[in-house]
Amino acid sequence: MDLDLTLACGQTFRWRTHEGSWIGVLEREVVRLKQVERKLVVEAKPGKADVVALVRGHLRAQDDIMAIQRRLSSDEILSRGMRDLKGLRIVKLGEWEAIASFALATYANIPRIGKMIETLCRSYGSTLSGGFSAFPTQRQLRTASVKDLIDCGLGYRAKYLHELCRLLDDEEISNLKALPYDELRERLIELPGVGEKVADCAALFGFGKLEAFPIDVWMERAMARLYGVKGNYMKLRRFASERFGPYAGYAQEYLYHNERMRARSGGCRFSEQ
DNA sequence: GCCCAGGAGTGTG
DNA sequence: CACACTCATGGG
Repeated sequence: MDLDLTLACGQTFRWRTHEGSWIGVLEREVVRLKQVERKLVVEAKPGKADVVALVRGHLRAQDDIMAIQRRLSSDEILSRGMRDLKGLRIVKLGEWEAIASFALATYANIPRIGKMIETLCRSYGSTLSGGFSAFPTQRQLRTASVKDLIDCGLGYRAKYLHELCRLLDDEEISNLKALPYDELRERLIELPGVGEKVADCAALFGFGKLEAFPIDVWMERAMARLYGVKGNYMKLRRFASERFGPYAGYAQEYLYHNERMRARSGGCRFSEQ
């Protein structure tokens, strides 16, 4: 497992590097993670919470990653694309945090998404030790007006979050957690500010549905370039489902990061000429 | 200054 | 169904 690869790349927006380790918040715990050789060192303030269990859950330690990678390696193209990404893991976020975060993630780049979310956490989330903040609950966000949320830098996304935190109480989230992927997806898409792509991100990163296959502009490029597949969301999703099966979500992460890395290194070479 | 970003909603042909 | 347009803004 590679922490840098896993935490720095757009499935989660709250982790920050500091002096060679990663600091973030899981539920209401401030956690520091550091990779030492093949071990993962977890630091947190002593307390009641089982922080190691939180970390294991967040990094999906229960996944049989070898079996998943073996299954996906049967695809020649993907096998090559994931060669340098073996340490990448899909993370498990809180359901509400995932829905809210990816509803804010539309038409914005990753640094900006992180900034929006950080501002929200500091403004409306519970204060934790060391000046960190928890992700705000729906109840906490209900105290914010649309203008308040605009002032957090959300732009046109403010009205969506304003509605979402009222629509999704804990009971509704609990109901959603009980649904299989297809039904969950349909229900999520009914929410304001949640289309196909945001629904798939929430399903994959928030509800742990590994068969979900979110498609953004990077994934469109990757699938056109590597597989020659173009078309609407439904067509691309069907292709992925048939090709990658129950682990399409992992395939998506490998393709997504591969495409972004390629764009970055390509840009460097170009500017050197 | 310019381009684009882990899109969605709405209206039109 | 397929497009076209708008939304609001900051990072690179």
